[in-house]
Amino acid sequence: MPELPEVETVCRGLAKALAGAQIIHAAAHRANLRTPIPQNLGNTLKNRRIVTVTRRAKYIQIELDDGMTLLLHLGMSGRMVLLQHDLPLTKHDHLSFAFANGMYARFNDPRRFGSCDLVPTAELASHKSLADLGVEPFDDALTPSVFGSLLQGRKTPIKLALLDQKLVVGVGNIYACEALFRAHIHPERAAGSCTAKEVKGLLSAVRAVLTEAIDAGGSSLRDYVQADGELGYFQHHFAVYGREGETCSNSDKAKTKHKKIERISQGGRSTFYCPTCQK
DNA sequence: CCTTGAACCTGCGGGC
DNA sequence: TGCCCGCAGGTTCAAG
Repeated sequence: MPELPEVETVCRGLAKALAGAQIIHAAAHRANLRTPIPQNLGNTLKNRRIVTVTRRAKYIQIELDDGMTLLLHLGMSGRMVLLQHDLPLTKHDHLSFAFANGMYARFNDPRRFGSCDLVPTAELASHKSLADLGVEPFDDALTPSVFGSLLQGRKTPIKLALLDQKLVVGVGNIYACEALFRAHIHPERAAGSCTAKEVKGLLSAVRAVLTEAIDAGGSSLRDYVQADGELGYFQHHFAVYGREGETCSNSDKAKTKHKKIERISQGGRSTFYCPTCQK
């Protein structure tokens, strides 16, 4: 499920609730997620304090006070749940934590596409999962010119280029669709065919849709524990995603007849777009 | 090197 | 009601 905005919101919620907190109990309740869960997880985490909680791409990095970092990925269906009471484990709770400040946390992931690893903090950047990641979308180094050079010469569809975490990280299927809609770019266009003006507009659109989603999540984080304890999931309005057959929101002000939003498959994933707006 | 497709796994909703 | 199908917000690996 989660793309960059959801992961960012989870990180902020965890940081707010758990920065400085001491882990008094941690346990894994199965041997594997997408990758094996470290066998010594419970013993390694016991009595450690959380120093920082940060995000890299769609990964959550929980830095501990002994030079180790707990690296989590939520996959498609992963959630972090914060509790103020030690409730019984529920189905698909794979990791559980108890903290000295009275909080409890659960990593819940029905499909188990998520992952969990313990990494020396000094070696984080070279970890297998992080080493080949591209640039953060909000990194100042990612200028329109740099973005253009990443896309240049690629004949892969621009939608798939946006999903490629080796180029720019954090964008997933929803926000790729939304950004292309906003930039008026057809998802099947060859990545390298975008003009400098289109590249600039697309970068702005990517940043805008991510920012708005983060803000929507942040606004639900007034308290770090929501009613259901879930972090990072919030209602958000999508212009095209999941709206196959609906009338595009731009059709009101359009002079000519507007086609309906279409769904196609690219790289095995659904793409939603407006054939009238996106060229 | 690049691109494509399948694989990993569970749950849900729609059609019959 | 039950069954079967397709679909789901991610990543990785093999094959062309």
